[in-house]
Amino acid sequence: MPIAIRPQRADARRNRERILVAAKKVFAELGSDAHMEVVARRAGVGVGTLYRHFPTKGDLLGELVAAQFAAFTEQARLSLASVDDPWEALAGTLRANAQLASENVAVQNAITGSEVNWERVEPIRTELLAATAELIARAHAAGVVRDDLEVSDIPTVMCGLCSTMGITFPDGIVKDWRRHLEILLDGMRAR
Amino acid sequence: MPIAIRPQRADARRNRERILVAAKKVFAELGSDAHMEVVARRAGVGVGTLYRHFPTKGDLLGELVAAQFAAFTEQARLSLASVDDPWEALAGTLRANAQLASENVAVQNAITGSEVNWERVEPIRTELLAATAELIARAHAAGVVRDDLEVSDIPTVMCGLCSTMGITFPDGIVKDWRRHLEILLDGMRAR
Amino acid sequence: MPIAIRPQRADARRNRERILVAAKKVFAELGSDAHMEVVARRAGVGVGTLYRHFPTKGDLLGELVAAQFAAFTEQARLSLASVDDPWEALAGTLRANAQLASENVAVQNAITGSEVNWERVEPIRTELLAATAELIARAHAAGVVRDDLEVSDIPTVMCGLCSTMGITFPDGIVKDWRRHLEILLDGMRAR
Amino acid sequence: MPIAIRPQRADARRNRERILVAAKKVFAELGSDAHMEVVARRAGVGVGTLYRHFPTKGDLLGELVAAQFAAFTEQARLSLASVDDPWEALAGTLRANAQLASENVAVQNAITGSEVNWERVEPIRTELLAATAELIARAHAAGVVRDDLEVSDIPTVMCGLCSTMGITFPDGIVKDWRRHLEILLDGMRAR
DNA sequence: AATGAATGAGGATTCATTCAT
DNA sequence: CATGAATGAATCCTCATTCAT
Repeated sequence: MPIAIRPQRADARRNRERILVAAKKVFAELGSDAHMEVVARRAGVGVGTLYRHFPTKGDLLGELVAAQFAAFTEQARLSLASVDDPWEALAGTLRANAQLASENVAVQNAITGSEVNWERVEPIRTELLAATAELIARAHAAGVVRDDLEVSDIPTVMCGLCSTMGITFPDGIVKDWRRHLEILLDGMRAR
Repeated sequence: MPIAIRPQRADARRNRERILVAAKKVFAELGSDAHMEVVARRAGVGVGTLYRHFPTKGDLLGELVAAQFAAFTEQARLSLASVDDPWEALAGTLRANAQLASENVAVQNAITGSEVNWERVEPIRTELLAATAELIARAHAAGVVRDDLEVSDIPTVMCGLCSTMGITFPDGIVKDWRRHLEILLDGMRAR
Repeated sequence: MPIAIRPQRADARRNRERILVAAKKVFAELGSDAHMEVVARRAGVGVGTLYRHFPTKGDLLGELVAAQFAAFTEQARLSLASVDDPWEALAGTLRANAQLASENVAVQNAITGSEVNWERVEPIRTELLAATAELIARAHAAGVVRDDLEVSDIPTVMCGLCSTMGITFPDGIVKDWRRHLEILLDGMRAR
Repeated sequence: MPIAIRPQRADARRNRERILVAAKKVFAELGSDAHMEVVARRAGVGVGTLYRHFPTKGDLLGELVAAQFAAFTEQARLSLASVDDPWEALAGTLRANAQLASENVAVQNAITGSEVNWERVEPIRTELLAATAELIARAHAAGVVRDDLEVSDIPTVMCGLCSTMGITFPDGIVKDWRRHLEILLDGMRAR
């Protein structure tokens, strides 16, 4: 009787949401090596519940990364659909996504770490790559980007960009990722 | 005859060297969360010996980072001394240092981690910054780099570059840091 | 129905009790430098459980000491409430508490060691001192103790007494703490 | 050729002396769990040298305890030889020895610990007991001590006294061992 | 389904003691 | 003989994950 199951499902789904929100915050504050127990407490649930939804820390991290990638994808599609200028579509996407990433640095850093369970991320990553490929294809067609630019360069440079967002060097200077991105964009543009 | 002053130290110094070499390899293979015991075993010494030379894992990591920074600095100075063209001096330094970094990815990754004891690194980092500042100053004077380029941009973009060197995305594609660097260089250059 | 509030806690509380009992025994047998792992094994729990209940070895030791002090306090209050003769109230308390201590020598020894976390002990120690102060005050009022006797002398001499309980000199002679105590009592009494 | 051996012996004996002096200080400052390396450094020798003289930490501790016991014995014999009044001979010895002990608390505390190698101490301890027995015998003969006082009570009460010398209770009050001793003496005296 | 207590395999570090120089 | 570098068993504690309630 699927109908009877639903009411419980609602509760469970709410918990899942709360966990995800809490995890985002906790990992943002403490890095991806924050304890699962802290995440659970912040979400207002027991560890057991957390583990029911995400059997592994890697799974939780993967979910967070997947959500991030989904947002990136959405942004890319939005640009594809609404921005005519091929360069602006590409640059605009990267600027917007960098902004998204900067609001969620820990997740980005987790990507570098080896804890993430990529299985869950894979499908959405494929979609993101597809959308990116389209952006790049249009840009190449219009001749607005350097000839040797490849689709795979985008995740690479964005990954590099994001990885510096969370760093505070000993001198306490917070690095300005916006200029870093502008340098990258200028470097990708056709001369 | 200063050599006569430290006769027994020869052995100790050799061990120190062996530990450093082993640590470089081990961290390269297993990441900066490799066990100290593994490092010791690889160096052919007991943990106690390792701890005699580096009282803390952070100290060992710091030493490795410091060595890397020293190599960077040396390269920068070499360029300053031997390369007249301001752009080539800068670009050449970054290319050479990226190459160095790529040969020792783990150390770069450790930098992002919070385990490194920066105390030991600080002085050499200051020197590196000074040499970099000189390179940037010359480039600005010659008008070969973008107007808004700052000294602190160099560690930032290089850090971003290096952070992608160790990543293997699920698709197994190894990212080409050389193109990544060329993009950055083009982005830094004056239009 | 407050009992209904903590249904699962029963198990945890039982474990806590078992740990405390085991710790008492283990420290009695091996001294306060016995391993935490041994305590855990003896209690029939994992180390993790032990650490959940007592985050630090010092905390566990502190708990044991606090329990002992609580028993001392109870005894002192009992004497205050039920024994009219000021000297008998004091002497009786010390005899009873020495007996308690002799049954739990290891805890006494731990007091001398520097491992104990006193935070937890402090409040109960204050209560014990208060009760002792009352015993001393009554004794002074009745003129049954030496004029220069101070409240702080009691913990001092009792501490000295207890510290000899655990000693077995090489000749294997177990010292008779009862005579030791009688000597102390005679020494405290007014001539 | 024993003569040739001597000069080296002198050096060795000097080292031995320096180690003993250093150990006394170090253990007094840091307790009997101070590191052997610290003792060696303080003595101005290498650990190897230290271990040549005292194959074990317990041996070093034992030597220190033996020296202390020797001093106690000397004092007791001095009193036996020069003080006619049986009570004063006993009490004076205990006062003088308590003073000696208070100047070297750590050694006293070590006695309680299980680290001391008693082998070396045994002979001198026997002598101390003999001298003490003589003091007690005279006192009993003169009827100046309680009837039930035994020789073995002396080490016991002195041990208890000494064990409180090093304690600083959380309230920071340093206990006055002199009153503690007077209480003990009054308690031992015949009424 | 939720809870949080229990688990235990590590992991960094210490320190008495040995041994090559 | 002196030295101090090397050793490694021992120790406290952590934290992802499981499981009884």
